[in-house]
Amino acid sequence: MPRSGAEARHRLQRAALELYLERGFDQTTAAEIAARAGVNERTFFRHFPDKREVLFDGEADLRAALVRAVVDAPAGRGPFEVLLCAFRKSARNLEDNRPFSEPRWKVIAATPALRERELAKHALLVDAVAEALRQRGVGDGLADLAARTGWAAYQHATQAWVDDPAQSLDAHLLRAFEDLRALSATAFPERAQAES
Amino acid sequence: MPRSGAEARHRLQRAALELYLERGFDQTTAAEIAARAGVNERTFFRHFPDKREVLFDGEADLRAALVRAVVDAPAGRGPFEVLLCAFRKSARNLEDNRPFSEPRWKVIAATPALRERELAKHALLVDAVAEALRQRGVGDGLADLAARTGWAAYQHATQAWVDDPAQSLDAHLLRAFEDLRALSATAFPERAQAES
DNA sequence: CGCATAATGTCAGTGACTGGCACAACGTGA
DNA sequence: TCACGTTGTGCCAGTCACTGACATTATGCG
Repeated sequence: MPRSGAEARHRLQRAALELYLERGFDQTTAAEIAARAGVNERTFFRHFPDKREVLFDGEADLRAALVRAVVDAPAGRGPFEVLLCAFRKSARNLEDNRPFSEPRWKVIAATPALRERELAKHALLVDAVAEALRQRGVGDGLADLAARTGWAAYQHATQAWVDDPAQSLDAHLLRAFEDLRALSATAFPERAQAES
Repeated sequence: MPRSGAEARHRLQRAALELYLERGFDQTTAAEIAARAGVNERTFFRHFPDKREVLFDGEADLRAALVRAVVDAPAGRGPFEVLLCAFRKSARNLEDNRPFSEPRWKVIAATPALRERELAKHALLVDAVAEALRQRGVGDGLADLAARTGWAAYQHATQAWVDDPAQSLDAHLLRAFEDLRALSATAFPERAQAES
């Protein structure tokens, strides 16, 4: 019954997350996921290229949203201001959907193979953000540098938030960019010519 | 002939790199690698946990070297100055060993699965660098932030170097940290409170 | 030379993933 | 209403990464 296609896909995602939580990623077979979703194992691999990808379906949307946030950010601001703007917007969605996406984080954090895949997705994200910055007129080299370092600060903030949920993610984010500015203020590459 | 163990290991690494270059990573089976190395397929998986890991054997040494460079950096300098110092030292080794490690880069760049693994190794590296900074007395939060963003700048520099080998990696590195400082100088989180 | 030990060979098995082919459930137009 | 192309699916065989268990061989040592 090829009713909708999207239905089976969604059932597979739910089933996979459930099983990854119950038995762990490595102890879950694709056949088990398919069985719980009520479809054939082959159907699973028709919807997702592999066992990991089933947890990263929303990644493209997140990337698109972030790119849009960067492009739509108010004009006349520096790259970091633009990124902070976009990240804060993204962080708001993150905080709102926390109860929904927290089990997903748990599974990913507990599974090396899934963390690898997550890092790969983040690399795509950084590239997309850099491209968005270029679209705003930021120079080639600066766009890449800003995207990479800005994302690093964002990742630091989210990690700090997980470790200390007492403060809001937004607060952690602001502090991260403040701290980054303070750190950079003390770096003088010229003087470092006389290295150790 | 279990002669040395390390010999077979080295032959496996050479054979793997050769085959990955000739046929591509996905078109190379573990059995083929083992055959070219003159050992059994099972022996391959005794030396390396999987097909990807065979290319990342030196990663632990690189990490150790970087940590040592951070710990041994001259006292009385800010985190970014320390990192720049350590990265420049690491970059020198990178430039010297370029002809040897370039084929490895080619294979990794051409294979998504290998890039994923590389990103995972980099994450370990960042954690180790952050720990080294903490050992120098840098505060918990700042150490992580500095390690992440500093590494991001380093990665940007290496990429810029690959795209433009006319300038030295060292020059790219210095420019990256200069640019990062300039970028940060224009970021004022307080004003960003009034977001888009 | 006998013996413990470490490295390897051999074999069977699980599970991720793929290609090919047949079949069923739609939508569409005649 | 019926042929028909499209799409999603089931089924099957096959490759290959990786693993556990056990037998075998080389190596160093007394």
